[in-house]
Amino acid sequence: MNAHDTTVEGAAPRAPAPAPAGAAHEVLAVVFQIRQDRLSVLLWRRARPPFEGRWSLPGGRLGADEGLDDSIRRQLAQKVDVRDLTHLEQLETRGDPCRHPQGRILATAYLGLVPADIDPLVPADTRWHPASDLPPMGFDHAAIVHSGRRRLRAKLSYTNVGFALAPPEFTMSQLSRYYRAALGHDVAATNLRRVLLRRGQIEETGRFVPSGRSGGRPAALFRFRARRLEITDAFAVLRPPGGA
Amino acid sequence: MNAHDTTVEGAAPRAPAPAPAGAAHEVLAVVFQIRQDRLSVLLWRRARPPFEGRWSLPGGRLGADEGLDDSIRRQLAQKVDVRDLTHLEQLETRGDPCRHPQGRILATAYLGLVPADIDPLVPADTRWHPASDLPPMGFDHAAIVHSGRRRLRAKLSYTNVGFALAPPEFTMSQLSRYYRAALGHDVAATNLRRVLLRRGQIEETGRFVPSGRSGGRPAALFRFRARRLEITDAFAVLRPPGGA
DNA sequence: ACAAAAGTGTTCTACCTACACCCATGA
DNA sequence: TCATGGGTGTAGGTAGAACACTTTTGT
Repeated sequence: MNAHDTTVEGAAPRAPAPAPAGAAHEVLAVVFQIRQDRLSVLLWRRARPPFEGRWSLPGGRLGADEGLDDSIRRQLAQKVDVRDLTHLEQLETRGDPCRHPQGRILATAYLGLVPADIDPLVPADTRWHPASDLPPMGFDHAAIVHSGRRRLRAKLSYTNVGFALAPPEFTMSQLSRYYRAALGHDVAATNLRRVLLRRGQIEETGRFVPSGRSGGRPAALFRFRARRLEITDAFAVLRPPGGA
Repeated sequence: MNAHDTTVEGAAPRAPAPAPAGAAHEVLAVVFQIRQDRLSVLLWRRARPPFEGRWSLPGGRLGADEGLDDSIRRQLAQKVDVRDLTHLEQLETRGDPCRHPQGRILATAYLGLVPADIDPLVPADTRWHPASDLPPMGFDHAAIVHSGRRRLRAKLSYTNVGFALAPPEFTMSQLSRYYRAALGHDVAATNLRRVLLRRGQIEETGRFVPSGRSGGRPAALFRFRARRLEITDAFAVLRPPGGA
């Protein structure tokens, strides 16, 4: 404890007594993946009250001697193969005393991303839901999903987070579909290619994908140059078409 | 608790036992103010171990039935007059089990801003320090100050946070000095004026400040149009001079 | 009149969007 | 050879940095 606490709290008669042993703490994750061209979140269906039958974010209690990052990684390893999480970052902590009907539980939420090419085995009571069409959710979890969505959208325009959504190699039209799903508006593959190349986010692999039965020129395969988050443009990009 | 927890943790023998009553939790604040053209943080000098004699962020234990925002506001009211906090937002939560030598204490940090025109009465063991020249600090607090600095810098370019640093009315040369202090590089008053006007962040009050003894044209007084955070440009601005 | 500080006008450049056009392939 | 999808070239727009120039004051 800070040595000042006693001084200060002694001088403030309205300071509430701290809970002697502290508050319960849980970690939650908004795990996104692009599935069938839609941004999807991994949710659990609650089998028991409170909020029985509603959906909630995966996560659980923080271990007694566990770091926050370690904890969410551990808990997700039971839902999603840990090697498949290409990105994980802290989102926000919620501490409203009323957020949980069974007493005071603080929650630290994370944003996790899974690349589009894999399909983690998840338990039966767990499902991917489109982020734009959430089922009825318990607690404040729907609001947390929205925070995650906003964060992802913002970071797509000034960082290389795309690497975490895309498979190791991809064509530009695939990538533009991922961006469309995450951003919620059309992204022209033509310009996306130039923007990401100029910023040094992606590079050509030299390989190509043969055209399908309907013909067409073979598509070049690209990859992201870095596999961890980098801020490539402290500034702007990718506004919705029509300047809206 | 989430109904899934028992299921999942039962299936994971390596899950650490949660602390029965939860972990201790504190709230901290990085409070910035521009003083004499330097970005400064409010710090406490620790009178007792651990980290005796080093400096730390103001804050303290979370009350048993207190929200996180409420808690930091309450605790700051004992350091800084609460009406003077023009902006407050959550920064990050740190939960490394080793961050506190006296046991596991989670900390949720906030970023708070005080406008340049006021001078809150702070206790004797509390001082403003230049953010670019921090004294020896305890715990992980120096790292938290850096997070706050990064956040402030970023938000200055795509939101109207300036309102929280500036007094209610200001001249453009004053404002450009605030921006310079916060961003760490020169900001031309001429262009700043146009950028902020175009974005609708500021407006003229119609009043003027008479020139000083050394002459010069009287300066127009401006104000921010909004007094709470708004994202005025999802994209870019204010890169350092020379394109660096 | 001259220095000082504020404000305006103008140019230059970077970056992005949109769109027309060209290229490589399958049937 | 034509439909299909990928890739290139280019024109137009927007925004901001830099800087010269004008305006308004004090001495």
